[in-house]
Amino acid sequence: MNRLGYAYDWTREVMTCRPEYYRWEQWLFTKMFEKGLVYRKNSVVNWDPVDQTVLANEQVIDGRGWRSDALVERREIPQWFMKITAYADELLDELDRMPGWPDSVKTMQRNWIGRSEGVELTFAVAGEDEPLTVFTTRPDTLFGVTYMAVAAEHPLAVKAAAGNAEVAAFIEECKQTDAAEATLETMEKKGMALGINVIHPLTGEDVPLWVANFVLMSYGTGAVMAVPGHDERDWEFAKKHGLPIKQVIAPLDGSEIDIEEAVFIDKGVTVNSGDYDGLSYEDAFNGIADWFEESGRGRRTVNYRLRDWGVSRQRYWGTPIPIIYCDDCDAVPVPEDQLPVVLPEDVEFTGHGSPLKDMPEFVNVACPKCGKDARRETDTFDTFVESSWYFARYACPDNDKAMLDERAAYWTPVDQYTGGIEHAILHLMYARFFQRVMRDEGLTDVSEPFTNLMTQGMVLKDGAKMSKNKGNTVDPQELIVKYGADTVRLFMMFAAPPEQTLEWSDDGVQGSFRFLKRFWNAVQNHVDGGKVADLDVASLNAAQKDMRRKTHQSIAKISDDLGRRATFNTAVAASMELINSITRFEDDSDAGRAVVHEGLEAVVLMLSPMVPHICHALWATLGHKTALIDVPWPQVDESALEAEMAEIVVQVNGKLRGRVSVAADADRDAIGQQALADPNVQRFVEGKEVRKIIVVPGRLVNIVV
RNA sequence: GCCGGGGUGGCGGAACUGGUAGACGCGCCGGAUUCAAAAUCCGGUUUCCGAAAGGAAGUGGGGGUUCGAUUCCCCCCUCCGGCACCA
Repeated sequence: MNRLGYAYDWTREVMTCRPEYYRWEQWLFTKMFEKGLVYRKNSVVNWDPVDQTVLANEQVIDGRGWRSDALVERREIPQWFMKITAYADELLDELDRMPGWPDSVKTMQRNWIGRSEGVELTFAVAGEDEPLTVFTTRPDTLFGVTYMAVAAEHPLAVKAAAGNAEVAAFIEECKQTDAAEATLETMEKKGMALGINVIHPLTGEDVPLWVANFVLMSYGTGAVMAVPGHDERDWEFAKKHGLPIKQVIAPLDGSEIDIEEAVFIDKGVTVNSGDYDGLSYEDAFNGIADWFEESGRGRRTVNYRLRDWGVSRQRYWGTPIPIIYCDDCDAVPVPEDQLPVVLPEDVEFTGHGSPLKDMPEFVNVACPKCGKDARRETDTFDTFVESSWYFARYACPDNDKAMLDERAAYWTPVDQYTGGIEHAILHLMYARFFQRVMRDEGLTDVSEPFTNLMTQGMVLKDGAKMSKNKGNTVDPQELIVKYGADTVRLFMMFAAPPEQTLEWSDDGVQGSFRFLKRFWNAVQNHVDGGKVADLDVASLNAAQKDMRRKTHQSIAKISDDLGRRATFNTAVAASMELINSITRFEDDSDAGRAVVHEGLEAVVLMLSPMVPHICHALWATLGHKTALIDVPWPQVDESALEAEMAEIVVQVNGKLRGRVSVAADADRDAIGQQALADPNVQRFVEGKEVRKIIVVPGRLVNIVV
């Protein structure tokens, strides 16, 4: 990376696997514990029953373990969570004030947080003391509820299974799947009646309760009310299982619909809804919500799709979670003076679970509170924890007294953050969350970690993602030896805009090399011509003016491409065009050479961010004593952009039929008349009635006949 | 399934605010230079018709709005990223 000329400051290097680094996230975790920002609850993992280990979603292939080939089960185990949901509104609202982030990423994050306003409703369950609570954003469809469904892990389902072998078998079947959302959303929707009835709170009717594989314990309350007439998934499920479908919403335009033929999910006007008939969505929503609130059976509430961040991993490689379990004191955070909890490295791998569990010297520890024998947590942190704050630590990597110090106040937020689009949600959401946790701990005043975000594309080689896994990487060292660092840099900038995937091409690298040689020769040949006279703008001939216009148009375009658009590929293309124009411009006069000199200086300066080594040398070649890096960016001379004539395209009925050269200050009528006079245009206008002439000054004329 | 982003010559890509589709580069073809080759330079290169002038078609597919659509709207196909334990 040094040979490529990247100016990384290696004195700021951090290594997230070192205790000097991870002790601070252990410390922050204990602070979060004190504030109630972390908690432990049961949650689902992929369990490989043969290898006796927890698998990542990626390690589950078609529902089987990648090594054992065993059918994976969902299993619930206690895990630590960070309360990112406590910041849901802030994380959502701030997106509106982040102009430096791409809209696509902000949209993805908004959808991910998924704020929705709705109502929590309780339904009495026949024969049970505890009512069933569901969340809905469509209380206006309440009269259309024809069944309810709970998750396989829901207490009501578990209870029903105890007395019903079929239900028990179905619940077991539901667990035979991995925990990935994509799997749950695409698998066949299955369900079974539990033989339990729920009482509809408004009609008093019995509603059957089902258990269904698409209802998740971890979402909301683990129970849903089903309105098959007005919800796509409920409709399909009802059709499949012969459940009744009831229309309770009618289209606003008064048209008739057949709810048995097609689901109707739009908001409309209520029908078949008892006292709440004939109401708009808002009125029905409020009327029903009020009734529930007044009767104490429900409340308006805000629901988020965003779930708390599960940080426990049942793996050895990672930062130990700084918790000690004591029979008397429960979970106790490791006191600050006992941090860091260092991951032991003299371990034996058994192939079954984390080796930390088999290390009494690690596990057995005195309770920090009462001193009794206690046990250390053997789970480690999700590695996303490490990547959620490293950028701030760059400011003060050497501080062994604090997580961040006053240097972070100077350097953060990060001005420009670059990463792959695959990080659009998880990493970038966790980092935004962590930044706020650090802020609320008094470590920083900064809320948003990254002011400007660039999401770069992948590099492909032969159509496949370039990666060590696939063994299709390109060795930059080899290319640097063969062509020099500037050629490699130029190709990477030129091949595609940064946010797009880049197709590696050896021929393309060769082409960049050729261009740099032409660039070099153009400057050298010019300098070989001897001394250059001062540029006298007033005395230029037409061709010299044209050349000079090209220079200043290029300065305008390249400055904009680099500064505003960040399209480095088009900036390189424009530089190539300028060099091509200069090379073709053969004029050895004093004025001609002065114009060329100006153009070459501009392009040397403007290519320097991309090919710094060559440009540094060429700047000296052009006769400058000052180092290029200390020279200001070239400025556009607006007067150079003015042209006396403009080429205008002429269309007839929108089809290109000719071009005319018109005076730059010609009025619309004159331009139109000149367009009409063009011989080829005449061929298409002749004998037809001209209905309209559209003139776009400086661009085109369209004659409608 | 849901969310986000793509699909333009043989290839990478350009066209920024609805106004010349294919800039720039690669590749290929022809020429110059050379004993020859490499390198370099010059010219050509969307497809089809035509000697040319010029014409027709054309931006994943279908429809629409407009004088004019790669660009805006609707429907569809397809590829890529993400879907909370790959990071």
